[in-house]
Amino acid sequence: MPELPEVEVLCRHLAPRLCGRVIGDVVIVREKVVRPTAPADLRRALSGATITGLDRRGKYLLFHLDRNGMEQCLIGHLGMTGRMFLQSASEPAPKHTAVHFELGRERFIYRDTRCFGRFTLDLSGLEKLGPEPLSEHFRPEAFRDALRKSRQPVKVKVMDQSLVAGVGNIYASEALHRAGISPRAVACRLSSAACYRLAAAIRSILGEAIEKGSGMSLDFSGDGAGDGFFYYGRSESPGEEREEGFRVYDREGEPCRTCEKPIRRIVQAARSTFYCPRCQGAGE
DNA sequence: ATGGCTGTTATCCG
DNA sequence: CCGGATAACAGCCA
Repeated sequence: MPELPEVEVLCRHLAPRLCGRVIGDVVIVREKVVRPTAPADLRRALSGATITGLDRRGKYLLFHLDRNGMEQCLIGHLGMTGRMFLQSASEPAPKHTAVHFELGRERFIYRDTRCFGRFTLDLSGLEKLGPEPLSEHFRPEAFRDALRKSRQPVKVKVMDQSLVAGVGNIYASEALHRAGISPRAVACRLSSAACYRLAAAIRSILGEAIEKGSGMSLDFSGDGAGDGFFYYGRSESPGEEREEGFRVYDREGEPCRTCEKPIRRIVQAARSTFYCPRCQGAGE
């Protein structure tokens, strides 16, 4: 569930369940997710610590800890297939659990089938992050100036975490569609107006996704393809209206919801991009 | 069933 | 510095 909205919804879900609780035994199953922190160090830092708060920054989850007055921060990143959730301590940890720890009669699970994620005391990942798109720190003028410096396709720049934090492959396509900008447009050649439209579209797309995700009952432990897209996930009330879903992402060949033209798929920086050839400009 | 795809990012090249 | 390619990995799908 990796992009900003998913992490935000997860953060809101976990915060009231974790805050104030004391961490018991810590088990690190997949050591590579703890890199570059030594697993023994992580265990030592967590065991007996109180979780005092939870935060999100970009796609990172921040766990604020207090151990005998010593404050520390643990960060988690879900990579592509990470999941974090609570279960009963009497159940065995599920397959692909990377790290788990006890919280009284519950157990916190971080599961990650591909182990692209991280669970670490190393905060260096945060330093490279650009502004939070939903905060005042995200300034359209600065965003435009950053785009002007690059000759890469704008889609690739929107996913650049140092430019704006938290936008991944799905919402990059969605935001460009909303802004009416071709994903192949060269970043430095966009007009100021286009950059501002894009900044606004990023904000609104992410904000709406959070809203949508917060309103659903979710299965945070869910597995399998498509489950990470929580707003699509199962767990909708039975029967009734189907969610509208994405405007372009994963809709190759299907009609654009605005103009009916078939959505196209291209590959940029080795990732799929989806766009409408009519709504998003004839070409570059 | 075999090969191509997948939500991320660090790193290595030219 | 910039930008492209690849690797890390397991599972799903056609």
